[in-house]
This record gives sequence, C-alpha cells and structure tokens, in this order.
Amino acid sequence: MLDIAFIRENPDIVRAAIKNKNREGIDLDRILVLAEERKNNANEISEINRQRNVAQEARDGEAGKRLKEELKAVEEKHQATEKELVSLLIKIPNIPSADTPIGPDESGNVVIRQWGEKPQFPFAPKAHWDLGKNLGIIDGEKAAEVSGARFVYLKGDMALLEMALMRFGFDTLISEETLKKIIDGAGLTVSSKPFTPVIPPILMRSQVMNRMARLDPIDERYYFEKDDMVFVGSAEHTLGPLHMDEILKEEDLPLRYAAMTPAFRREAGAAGKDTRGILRLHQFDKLEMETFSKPEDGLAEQNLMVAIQEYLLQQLKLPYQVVSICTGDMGFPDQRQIDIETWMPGQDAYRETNTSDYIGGFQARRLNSRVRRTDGTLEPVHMNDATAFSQRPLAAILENNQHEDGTITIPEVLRPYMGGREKIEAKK
RNA sequence: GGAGAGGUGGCUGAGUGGUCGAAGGCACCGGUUUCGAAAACCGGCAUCUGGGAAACUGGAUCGAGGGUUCAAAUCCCUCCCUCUCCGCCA
Repeated sequence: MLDIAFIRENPDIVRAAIKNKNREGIDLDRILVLAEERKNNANEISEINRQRNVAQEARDGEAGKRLKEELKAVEEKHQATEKELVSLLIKIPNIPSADTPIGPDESGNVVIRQWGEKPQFPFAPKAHWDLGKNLGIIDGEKAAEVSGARFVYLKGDMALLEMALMRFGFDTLISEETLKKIIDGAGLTVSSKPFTPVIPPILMRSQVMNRMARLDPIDERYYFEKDDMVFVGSAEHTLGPLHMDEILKEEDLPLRYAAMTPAFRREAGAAGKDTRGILRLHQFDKLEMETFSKPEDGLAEQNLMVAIQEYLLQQLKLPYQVVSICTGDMGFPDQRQIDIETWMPGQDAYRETNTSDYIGGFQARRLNSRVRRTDGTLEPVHMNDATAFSQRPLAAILENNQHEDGTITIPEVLRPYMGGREKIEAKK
C-alpha cells in the first residue's frame, strides 16, 4: 500500500505507475476525494467525542444520548469511507524505481550483464528431465500417479544434491567473512551483517498474506477454507511478517533472515507450460533471503541480494544473465525487480532461477513494521526479498555438467557436502 | 479435541462502572550526594493522531471487533492468542 500523502502530492507519478504496470482502471480522483472525506469525518468524530466527554463530566444524560446518536451516524459514514478507501488503495501497485525499464510485458525486460562461458558439447545435450529420468533420480511418472501433474520425486543423488546446494547456500549467507568478500567484489558499501537462519511456518493466515500484498491472485494460492489459511508460495510470505506491528530500532538494521521451505503454487494459468522436469512444480523447495533496512539503504540492499545470487551461481560455475524486469512484467509490490536467468543447454535457453524484489515500504505500511529514526520519527521499514537457491539450479547443474554417457559432474563447491564424490552416475 | 485460567505501558504487576492513560516495582533519563562509582534520596518517563511556529491543546488507545450505559480496562456477546491439566501425537 502506498502512503496516501504521497499519492496526494504525486498523482502523476502514481498514474504513470498504474499505467506502466498494466493496472489501469483505478480511480485515483475517487481515492483523493475519499481521503479528504476520511479526514473530515475523523475531525468530526473527534469534536463529538470532546462534547461527549463534557457531558459525561456534567452527568448530563440528555446531551449524552443525543451526542451518542450523532456519533453513531458519523462513525458509520467514516467506516464506509475507510473501507472503500482501503479497498481502492490496495489496488494501486508500488512505484517502479527510476532505473526500471518501461515495457508492456516480458519483451521489455533488459539484460544488464552476462557471466560465464556456455559449455560446448560434442553431442546433443539433453534436458534435465531426460538426464534425471535416465539416472533414476527424477521420477515424475510415479509422482503424477500419487499427487498429479507438476509434482516430482527427487531420489538418490538428486535428493542429496539438493541438500548440498541448500547447505552451501546457508553456509554462504551465515558467514560474515564470505559476505564481506561478496560486498568487496561487487564494490558495494553495505553492512556485512550475516543472515539469521530461520525455520518458518509454511501455513499462514490469509489475512496476513494479504497484508504482504501477496494474497492476490488467490487462484495462485492453496487455500484451506476451513481454517482460513494459505500455504506459502515462498518463505518470503512468513519471513516478511516477522516484524509486523513492531517498532524496530534503527541501530538494529539491517535485519537479515534466510529460510528454506517448500513453496506451493497452483500455477493457475500456466497450463501446458513447462510440464516436463522440475522447472514449474506445485511444490518446490527454496532458500529465500528477506531483509529489513533503513529506507535510504533499501536499494543498496537489493544490490547485495543480486551480488549474493551471482556469487552463488559463479561458485557453481553456471553461466547466467542478469535481467532488469520491466514495469509490465514486475511484481505488484515491487519497486525494482532483478531476475537472474541461468543457462540450460539441454533447452538451449536461459531460464529464470533467481529473482529479487525491492519492495520499499510498500508491505511494511500494511504490516505496520516501522523503524524509529534517530530524530524520533517513525517510517515504514524497507524490505527486500530474494531467492538464494530454488530447485531450478539443480536442473541447470544437470544440464551444464552432463556427459555423453549420461553422468553428471558434481560442482566442486558441492562435493564436500556429497561425501567428496565427483560424479552422479546411474545405479548399477 | 475436553476442562480451567488469563491477555493492562519497554518489562513486571495492581486495578470489577465515573475522581483511571491507568498504583507499586524494575529498567531508562536528569539531579543531589561522592575524588569517582555504587547505594540512598529528589524529579522525569506510554503510544498514535488532529490543530499550533512553539508553549500548549483536542481526540483515540488496557488482545481484536461488536453491544449495554449519560459514562467501560472493569458488565455482556463473538473472535484471536497465551498458559495449565487431560487426551492425541513426531
């Protein structure tokens, strides 16, 4: 949710954001009228209450009764205004950052840099679903019988590889030394405070998800009506509300958290897309980063998130490109979205493996997560969320490190987590 | 799931219809004392919000929402949460 004062002062910026993010049809003038009405009603209520307090003091039952009726009428009006205002307000998307490309859809995204050499194969490289099936480490068929489409069993070395990947990610995020190295390497000036590892809930109240501006579209969520709860679509959804209704101390910022959880997505509207392999599942594991920072540090914080993502992929020696997501393709609460696409030779394409969302104070405003500044004022804390690793890099490892005989070379950095082994081979 | 007890300021804890935004204690801030510190003593100290340059001042807030009443932290209803015991369970 945007700050109403900001909307009042910058209607043109807000209008542009609505248009560029393809959210037309929002009546901004109505919002401004309602905001004015709300303020007037609040003042009126305040005045009636003052008179009521006087009447109480005087034990004046007659005046008290009359004022109570008056109050009731104004309060009803006030609540109706408030309700309509908030319902309109939460439809306004966050304002894209100045460096976000303007574009209608993913065709407007801009590749900002590429890293790594695409591997050359003296044979036709296979896609990970074929590699995984042949090695007996990805089983989509049995999963389909048991759970339906878009589920898989990861077995044997694939299961171990995932644990290795996630553990490597965690170890990177909780090491101040490594973070320092990453920060220096990227030429950033941000805190090197390490991430706190968290095991968060993956079921949450729908209301809180709504305060994260992530409930809509509800079709994308697994919703348990009886309990009014939803499955998280990402650990972001329960890490973000970790400080709701709190006032944070400026000196405690940044706060950084990392959590690996299953993520659940209904993939409504993605029918027929990526039906093979592990790129688009209803349930997948993801190691997520979530940070809370001072408003002025929020953008630099996102740059750190991206630097970490790049470091992780570089350590795996996976070629990738960094993409600045344009206005028409970016998330509703995002101020700036940077994706990383990793090269998948079996599909002859870069595929999205990481995303990082700079949210600014957009979620914090509804979550009521604020920071007390040294001058005593309160501001919404700025939030960033970003993928460290999902399961998608596993697909990239399989495809990039494959051999003609179908075996896979395990990335060096993951070997210590896999008993020092160098290769994944078919079980004899 | 069953039974019971609770949710009050940064913490603790009193408060069962008006004099309560809320005693006392702890913590914190300032002062006296001291060479300095501790202790003791004195004073201050919730949050949000409208108006105002400020001094100051109006309003709201005792888990959330609704109700009774001229008046609610206090009475009634609904919901949420926490704790204890039992049941069940990893």
